[in-house]
Amino acid sequence: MSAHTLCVGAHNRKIQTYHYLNFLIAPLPDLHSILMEPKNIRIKDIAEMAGVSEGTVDRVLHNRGKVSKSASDKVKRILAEINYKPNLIARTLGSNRNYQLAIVIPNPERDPYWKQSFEGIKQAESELVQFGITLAIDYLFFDQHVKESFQEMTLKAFHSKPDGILIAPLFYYASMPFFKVLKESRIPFVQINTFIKEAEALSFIGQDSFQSGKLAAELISFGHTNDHNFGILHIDEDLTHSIHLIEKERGFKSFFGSDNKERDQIQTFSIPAPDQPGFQKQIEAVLNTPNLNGLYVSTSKTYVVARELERRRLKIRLIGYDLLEENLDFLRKGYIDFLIHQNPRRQAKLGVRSLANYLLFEKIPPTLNLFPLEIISRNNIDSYLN
Amino acid sequence: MSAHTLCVGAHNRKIQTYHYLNFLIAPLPDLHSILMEPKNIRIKDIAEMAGVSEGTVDRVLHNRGKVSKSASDKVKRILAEINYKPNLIARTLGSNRNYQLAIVIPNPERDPYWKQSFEGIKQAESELVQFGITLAIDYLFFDQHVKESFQEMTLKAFHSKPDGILIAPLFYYASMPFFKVLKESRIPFVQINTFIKEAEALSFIGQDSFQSGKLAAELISFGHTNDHNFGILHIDEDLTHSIHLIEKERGFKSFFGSDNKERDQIQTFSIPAPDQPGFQKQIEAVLNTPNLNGLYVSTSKTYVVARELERRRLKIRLIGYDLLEENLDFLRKGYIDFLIHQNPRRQAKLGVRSLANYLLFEKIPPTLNLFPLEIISRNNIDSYLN
DNA sequence: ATGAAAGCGCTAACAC
DNA sequence: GTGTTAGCGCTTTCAT
Repeated sequence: MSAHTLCVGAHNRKIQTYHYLNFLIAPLPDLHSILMEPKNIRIKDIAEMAGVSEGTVDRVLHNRGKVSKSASDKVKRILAEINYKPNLIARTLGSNRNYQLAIVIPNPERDPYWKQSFEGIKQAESELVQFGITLAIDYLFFDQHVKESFQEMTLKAFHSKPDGILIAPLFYYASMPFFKVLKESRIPFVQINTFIKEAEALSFIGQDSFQSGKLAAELISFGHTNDHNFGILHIDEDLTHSIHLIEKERGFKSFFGSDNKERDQIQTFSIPAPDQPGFQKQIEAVLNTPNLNGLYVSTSKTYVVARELERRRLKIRLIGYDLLEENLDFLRKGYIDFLIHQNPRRQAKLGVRSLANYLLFEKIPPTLNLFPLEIISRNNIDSYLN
Repeated sequence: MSAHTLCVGAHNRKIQTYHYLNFLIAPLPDLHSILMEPKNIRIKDIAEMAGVSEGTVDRVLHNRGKVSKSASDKVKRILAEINYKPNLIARTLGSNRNYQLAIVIPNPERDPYWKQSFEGIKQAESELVQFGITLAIDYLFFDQHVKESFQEMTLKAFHSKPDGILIAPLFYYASMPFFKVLKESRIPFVQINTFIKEAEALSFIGQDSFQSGKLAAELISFGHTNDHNFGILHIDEDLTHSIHLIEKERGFKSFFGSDNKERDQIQTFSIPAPDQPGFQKQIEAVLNTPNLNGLYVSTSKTYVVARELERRRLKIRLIGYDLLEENLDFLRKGYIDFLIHQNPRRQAKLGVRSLANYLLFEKIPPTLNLFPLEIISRNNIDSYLN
């Protein structure tokens, strides 16, 4: 006589409710009589099994040395057998160590994109504090257009002798010697945003720029049955050291590469920031490209183009990056068709978490943590802003 | 004499490297002399400040009663002043309580979508175990097509007397009495997947179905300059109790609602599962709809349509849900244009985490946790599969 | 090289 | 009502 049979045929609310009440007063069948708790093994247990003290087990676990071969062997064998899982909570409580982190990113005050990264770091920090983990975080902000300021900050970061570093290595060549030094002094670091393979970072967190460009190409040409005449536009960027922008461009072009070459025309433009002399003339020239069907802006400065389109009441496909306030406006108005979300906030948050987990729990993060390429349109934007 | 000035003008790698070495042997400027550690306040400190014992403070913190008004007042005032943040890690270590959870979801063995949910739960569980938190989880799987089996499982869940419940309330009417009982017995529960407002759950985790339908409409018609002749297709679903499918449908239609009524034609179809009699005839009829430009499948069974399209070498816009293996194939081949990702894995994972945080840390989750409506296409799919 | 013991901050049982 | 105290599992220091 199971609940099932009882319920069959009871198809209206009244009767169902009655059933519930029925069960409330009925004796409760104990469905959990056999709980089979595996009772987690503690260091103490291992010590007992090996006939040594807790201290010795701990020394073996952490390779702190000062253990005789025989003792070490005994412990290690047991460890292998039982698949010991340390209680991480007890671990952090026990070791009252404080860790120093250094964060090297562009100044969040000067760029909304990096503002979001900064917020992500703050978020991760307060999360950790909640759990009783206190990291002393040192912020080194550089000017993303001045290589020397980047270099200065890497130096400062290094000299603060941190236990770990989170860095956005926007300057390729200026980064390499820093990474080399970090490697030598065995300071773990996580890189976000810009992927530098040779860095041999503990972890890279960001997106696949090539694929990102390819995705932009798919979106810009989706449903386009006529000619493919598109432009890729870099705004206020020095391409010589920005590998990830070059990658985006490559990806974008690769999408059109294979077939229908005769009908595809992809052009690259590079223009200064809107407050720079020459901007107006150059954006004018770009927008006046004959038969231009769409533009792909390689950074979050997409709104710059949207603004010009609006001013001219011009409608072409426009694809760009990131959920900045300025971009959202134009996305809603229809001047931007799609944004690809790079999620700087989550990148940074995860970066800090990775470092914390590594330092506190010896948990090794994935070498490559590629974020999803999130497509944002007018109708899912709100679901992203939660 | 800052690092900055030293570096200016040093524009090639050699010299940069030299700089680093230079600094390595130079005396290290201590940038962290004033660390200003706020030294987190402990219960012990509060006890001292209030001139009471730790026990009393604890009783006040947790409303355990047995505290004189005067003592309680003193403690409360101090608490308010200093903005006490308990050390959550110490908390879990200290209270060695074990919590019982009950999970009520469709059988993961019979549906790949729910398989992913199940995996999310497992993931959350193992994460928690890692941290020394052991939840005893009770799985109650029901048949998503049989209301009675759902009812049976809710009863079982209730009788296991859990500390919290995670439930996918697929059956609207059958859910209500259960929620009522849960409310009466003050058992907190989190609902995933299907939103039932009246449930008054601790938290709902899922997507905005209406908006999801609207997004599908945007995607299905994007770049379509000609007629809008689209169909919405429910496969193997009993709409009478599936509010969220009805919502999707409403959202989809609402997108076309306002303007250009004369050129838009939106039809609704409902067909049985592919292994049911009548399927072939009915899908045939759907695909033979004159001038059909696209189909929107309301569930993860999108591949069913894609398969039929492939068989007929037919290409129309196809939008559907979720990253099932079957769907991915057709997305890559181009028979599916976009998938909207509902992320069942993350929904479930977060559900368990919410319950755990609530029970262990008294952390109240958001009443409404609406997930982003993730758009998946051929070119970002890999970034989602990581 | 090894073991004993004192914490880490909080909980909960137990005297008074 | 209130204070004291013994844990929770691990780290770390200090004798030995």
